[in-house]
Amino acid sequence: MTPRTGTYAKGLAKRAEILAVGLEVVAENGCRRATVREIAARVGLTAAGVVHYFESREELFQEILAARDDRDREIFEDKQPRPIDGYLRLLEHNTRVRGLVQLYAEYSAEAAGWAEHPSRVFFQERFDQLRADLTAVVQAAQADGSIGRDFDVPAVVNLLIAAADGLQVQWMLDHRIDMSAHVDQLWRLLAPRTASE
Amino acid sequence: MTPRTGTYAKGLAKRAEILAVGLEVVAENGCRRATVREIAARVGLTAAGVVHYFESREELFQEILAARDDRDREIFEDKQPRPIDGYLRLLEHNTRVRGLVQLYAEYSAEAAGWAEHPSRVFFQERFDQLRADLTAVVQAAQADGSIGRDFDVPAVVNLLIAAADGLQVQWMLDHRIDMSAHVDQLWRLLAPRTASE
DNA sequence: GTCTATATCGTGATAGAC
DNA sequence: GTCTATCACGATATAGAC
Repeated sequence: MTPRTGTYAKGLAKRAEILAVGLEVVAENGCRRATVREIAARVGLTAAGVVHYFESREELFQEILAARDDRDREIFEDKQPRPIDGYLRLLEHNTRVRGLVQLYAEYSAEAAGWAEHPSRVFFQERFDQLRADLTAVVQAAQADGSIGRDFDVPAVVNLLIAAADGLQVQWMLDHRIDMSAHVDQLWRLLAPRTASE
Repeated sequence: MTPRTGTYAKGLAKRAEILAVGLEVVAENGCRRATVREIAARVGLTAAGVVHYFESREELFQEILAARDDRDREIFEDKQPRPIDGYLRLLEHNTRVRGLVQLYAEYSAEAAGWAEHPSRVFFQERFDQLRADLTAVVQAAQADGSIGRDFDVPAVVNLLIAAADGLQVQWMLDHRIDMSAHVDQLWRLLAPRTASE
C-alpha cells in the first residue's frame, strides 16, 4: 500500500517475503504470540531489519490483512449462481487459510477495542467497504425476487457480516462448524414470504 | 471458581478487588495492553502479589469473564415477554460494560486461535452452555408458535451467538450500531411462514 | 496465608555504525 | 539498506519475610 522502501526489485521481494512469513508465524503462534524477532529470523534479518520495511508490528499485521482482502475480491465477485454465492465461497475459502482467520479475529478485536489503535481506521473502512458490497448483493437478490423486501436492509447486511465474523471464532474452537452453510441458512431466512413457498 | 487462597475475609476481598481493577485496566488499555504490573500498582500490590491470587494473567482474564457470565444469568433468564427477550436484554446491557465487551472479544479470539491456550476449554464449554440455553429459547418459541419450524435449529442457535459476537466488534468501531435491535431483526426473520402474516 | 524482593528472560522500538 | 547495540518494559519463577 504505502511502500516504505524504494521500488528496487530486491526490496519489493523482501517485503513480500516478510508478509508471507509473517502470516506463517501468526498461523503457528497466534497474533499475540507472533513476534517480530521470530519473523525476522525466518526471513534472514534482524528485528530492526523487518521494521525497516514495516514501521511496526501493527502495520505488518494490517498489511497482511489488506493483501488478503485484495486477493479475496476475485472470489467475492464470482456470484454464481446466486448473488450471495461469492460471499459464501469466501467463507468456504477461509477454512483453508486458518492463519488469516486467526489473525483477523484477534487483530480486529484488538483494533476495535482501543480508541487510539493504529489500525482502527483501517477496520472502519474495511467494514464500510464490505457493507457497500453486501448491500449491492442484497439489492440484486431483491431485484430478482429471490429474497423478500420486508426487512431492514442495512441491519441484514450487518448481520451477514457479524454472522461470518462470529462464526469464525466458533469454527476455530470446533472445525466441524460449517461457516458457509450457516450463513447460507441465514440467507434462506430472507426468502420472500409471499407465495412461491 | 478455584480459589487459590483460603477463605479469610481479607484474601477474598483482595481477590474481588483485583477482579474489579483488572477489568478497569482492560477497559482503559485493551486486553493486550493491560499489564499485571499496572493492575498490581492500582491495587497496592506488586505483580507477584497479584499472581498469588491468580496463577497468571490469562487466568485473571478468564475469571473476570466467568464472573460476568454468572451475573448475566439473571438478565438472560428474564424472558419477558418473548423467549428471546432475555438474550436481547443482555446485548443491551453490554453497551453499559464496554470493558467487558472489549475483553471478551479480544480474549475469546486469542483463546480460540491457539490450540494450547489455557482458556480454550473455558470458551468451548461457555459456547456449549450458551448453545443449550438458546436451544431452549428457540424450542420454547417454536412451541408457542411465535417462530417457524422450517429451519435448522442448531444452525440458527449458532447464528444467534455469532451475530451477537460479531456485532460487538462492529459496535466497538461505531457505537451507533444497535446490537439488540439487529439480533431482534434476525429473530423476526424466524417468524412462521404460514398464515398469520 | 499473604506478600515482597529479586533475577531471568523475552518483547518492541530506537540510534547510529557500516 | 541492513546491521549491532541497547533501551525500557513486560511476564514469570524462586526464595523467603511476615
